[in-house]
Amino acid sequence: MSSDQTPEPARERYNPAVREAHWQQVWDNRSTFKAPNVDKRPKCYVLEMFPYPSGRIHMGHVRNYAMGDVFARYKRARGFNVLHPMGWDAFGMPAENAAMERKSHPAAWTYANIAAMKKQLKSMGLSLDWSREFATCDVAYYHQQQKLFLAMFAKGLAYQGTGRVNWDPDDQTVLANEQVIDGRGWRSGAIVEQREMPSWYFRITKYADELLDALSTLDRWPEKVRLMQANWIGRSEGLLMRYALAGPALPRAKRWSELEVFTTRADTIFGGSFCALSPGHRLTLELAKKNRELQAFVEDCARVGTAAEDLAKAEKLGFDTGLRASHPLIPDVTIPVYVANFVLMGYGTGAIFGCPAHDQRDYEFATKYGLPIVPVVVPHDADPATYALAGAAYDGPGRIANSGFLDGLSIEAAKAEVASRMEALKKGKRRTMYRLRDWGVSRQRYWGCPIPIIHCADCGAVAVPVDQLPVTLPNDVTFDVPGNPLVRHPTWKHCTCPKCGKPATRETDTMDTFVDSSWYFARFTSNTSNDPVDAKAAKYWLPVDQYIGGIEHAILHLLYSRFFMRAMTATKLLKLKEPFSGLFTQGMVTHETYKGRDSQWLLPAEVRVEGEGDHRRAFEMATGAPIEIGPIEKMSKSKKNLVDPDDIIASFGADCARWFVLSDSPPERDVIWTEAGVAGAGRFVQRLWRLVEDIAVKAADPGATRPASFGPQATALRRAGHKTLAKVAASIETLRFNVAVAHIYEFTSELQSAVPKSEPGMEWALREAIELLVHMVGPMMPHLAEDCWARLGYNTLLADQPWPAVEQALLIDETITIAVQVNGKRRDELTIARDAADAEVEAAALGLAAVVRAMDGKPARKVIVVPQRIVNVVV
RNA sequence: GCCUCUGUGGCGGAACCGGUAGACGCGGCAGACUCAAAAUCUGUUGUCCGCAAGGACGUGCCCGUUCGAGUCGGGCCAGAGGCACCA
Repeated sequence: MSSDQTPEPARERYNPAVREAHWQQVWDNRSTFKAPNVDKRPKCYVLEMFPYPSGRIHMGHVRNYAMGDVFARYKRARGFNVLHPMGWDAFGMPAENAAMERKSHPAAWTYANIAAMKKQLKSMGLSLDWSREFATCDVAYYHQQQKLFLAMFAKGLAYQGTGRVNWDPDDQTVLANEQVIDGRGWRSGAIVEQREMPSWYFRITKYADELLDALSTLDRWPEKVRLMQANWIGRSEGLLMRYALAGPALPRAKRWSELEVFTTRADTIFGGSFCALSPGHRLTLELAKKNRELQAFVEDCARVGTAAEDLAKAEKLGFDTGLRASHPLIPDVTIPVYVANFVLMGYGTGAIFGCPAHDQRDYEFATKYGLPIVPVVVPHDADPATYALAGAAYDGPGRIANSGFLDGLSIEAAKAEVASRMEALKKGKRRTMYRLRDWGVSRQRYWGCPIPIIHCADCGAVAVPVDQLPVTLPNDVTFDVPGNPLVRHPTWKHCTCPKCGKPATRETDTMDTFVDSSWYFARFTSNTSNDPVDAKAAKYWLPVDQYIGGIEHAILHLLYSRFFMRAMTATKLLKLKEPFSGLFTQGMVTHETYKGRDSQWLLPAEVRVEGEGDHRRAFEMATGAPIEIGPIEKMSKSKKNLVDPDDIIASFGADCARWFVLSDSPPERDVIWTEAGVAGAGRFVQRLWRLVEDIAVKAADPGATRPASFGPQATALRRAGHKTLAKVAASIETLRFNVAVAHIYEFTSELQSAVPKSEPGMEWALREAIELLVHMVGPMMPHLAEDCWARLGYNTLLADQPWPAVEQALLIDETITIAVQVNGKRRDELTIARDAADAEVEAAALGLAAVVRAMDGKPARKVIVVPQRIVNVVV
């Protein structure tokens, strides 16, 4: 600052509260972000996972939508026709819970929440095409979903089957797996039962191979998510084979004469010392009819909950059926047949052969019941004659031993040999098994999409004719008693069979809400179509180019959506395999926690923090009482470590909130919300605004003629500007927003220090620089950027301006500074012409005083010159 | 148990293909402005030795490859996440 400057008048601070509302109105009025379905520009579909309308947005939403918005605005500036829609994942249990607790109707509760959250989202200044908005509970949406269901039903992709479900006996309903916590219903706390009951399924297993194999084509997905999906699908190659059964207890019917088991370790059959049936196996149930003890054992097994930890710790228990099994390849040997609690009904055939030496579970079981443990795979470095197990099963590599004709073979060769022989004998066949199960979509709930099926005593499950769709939810329902209101509604379920006209009943199950979210992104392309999707619009917009959301959906939602696109392709509704060509999973927003008296959690807004570092102390504002500062955790209602986006937007502005959540951490990692960080972002808002005002006075007019030449400082500013522009663009393209922010900060400082400088071309360079800066900030702080744009003398919208072009020549410096090392240690640096010859660089490097000193009089043995990078002198 | 990821100043984090480690932000320290404060601006800030010039050390630990390693390879340690009686 020059000392002769007269004191500046107090400046007006930038007022986000007023300005942000203004620009939101302007964008709205001009339909700036409306995306046409027919357009010459290349398309870009940017989507964030749509929210559940809980009533209020949280900081996780702010972070998610801020990221998507930066990308969408940037792509728009880059000349793309950008589709950036928003909607509501609106069916689900919370609305019914609210109905039970406060006697409101789920629809009223949901739509009120949507209105409130929409207002909040609007205050964020997102570049959304609101004309495409819908909620999945809109009749118009679930009408189309019912058509989809029927198309899948007709193709055999939706079917009714029986299967085990999680049944909450208090709430009288099925729960999703994720709603069962430690074996108890998350709401009622009742111990969840496993029940066999009719349920609707989607045949996702039909696509198991395809869903697995296509993962390799998703090169813009995080590796982590692809791995999780691959594990979930869980393909394993093995052998189905049949043991002959014998024994006095064996039922007479021919179907019980053989036991089919599945194994991935056919090489170890000679080590098999028992067979085991699942408690749910049909043979077990058949045997239990005549065996009370077995009956009791089966019941005991069923009582052990589904909680994963319980299972892992549970003791291996078995019940000897008295039957004997013999393997067709092993003459004269029979092994006992047990029912064992660790054999799953849902995988393979529900029966196994146990090889204790090479499977830890079997090892524990055999130890408990005194069964033989014979090693048949010997590690390569061990002697087969003396090899013994070290107190646990061995599942590593080795050679086959103690196995007759398999001895000496490798594991792989032995597997192949056994498979071939079993196939030749017609006693076995190679088979690929999957962990993936068909998707059970029935929910005994009111607030969901009704399954459009009519049950007729004569005709069975009959599709509701398309002209009778939609099957709408009745409004006059009660929630005063547990259970499904659709079942007890006096009239709703009663109807006539569309086939025979006799009295029939409607299906009262509704669909899992994950069905709703499996195709909503396709509906956004044509949200008023009379078909689920308009084929042309879907073809133009899909797949989603960039999808952004939380890692918690890595499997369920993302796998279901991949299945749905294949199902919709099979039913000729569209033609697409993969819904999301680019996926990004962002981290959570965290905050430290505060615990007051009586271990009550306190909101950050109720707490005052003093001091720094280790001396930080927190006090409850209302009482002044000291409070314990707890660990940093994901913002959650239970820990009350929540910061309300409304409060932040009201006091700092949406731009500040967006800037902060983008700036502090890499987007895939968790970001810690700190008051200091937000204040820092707020300072930058004001600083940028002051800078624009300063430069607006001093810089050249908009559109001024470019000077013929620039002084060195003006050139340096121009170089910095264009380099930053290139780096910011590259960072946004790769969603590295924190890096983009850092480059912008750095350039802002350079620009700020250039303002007082006076030089040929500086006024023009200043205008160019500030405009570049405003463009770069635009996607992140769109309101402030519009104001800056206007302040710089434009009456257009920045949102309509193209992204500035990088002047390539400015990215290349004439002189560069490179490091000079002696024996790999940096000793000095060298500033030299960019195109200097290696010999010239070497000579200059060897002449540096620090280099001479470090060489200590010794001759250079070797000098490595990496052009424009580094010089390393080896002595 | 299996699979995956992550480890860099006081803190969040940068670092293209192996080439000046610590950009940028937060915090700290010093200064300017002010009667004072706020706001703002400037400088400084990895550790150790040194008045300084300068030097030594430094990206979880150990080993290796290389003229050169935060980056590549091998072996550990720690933390986070996913799956979990899946035969």
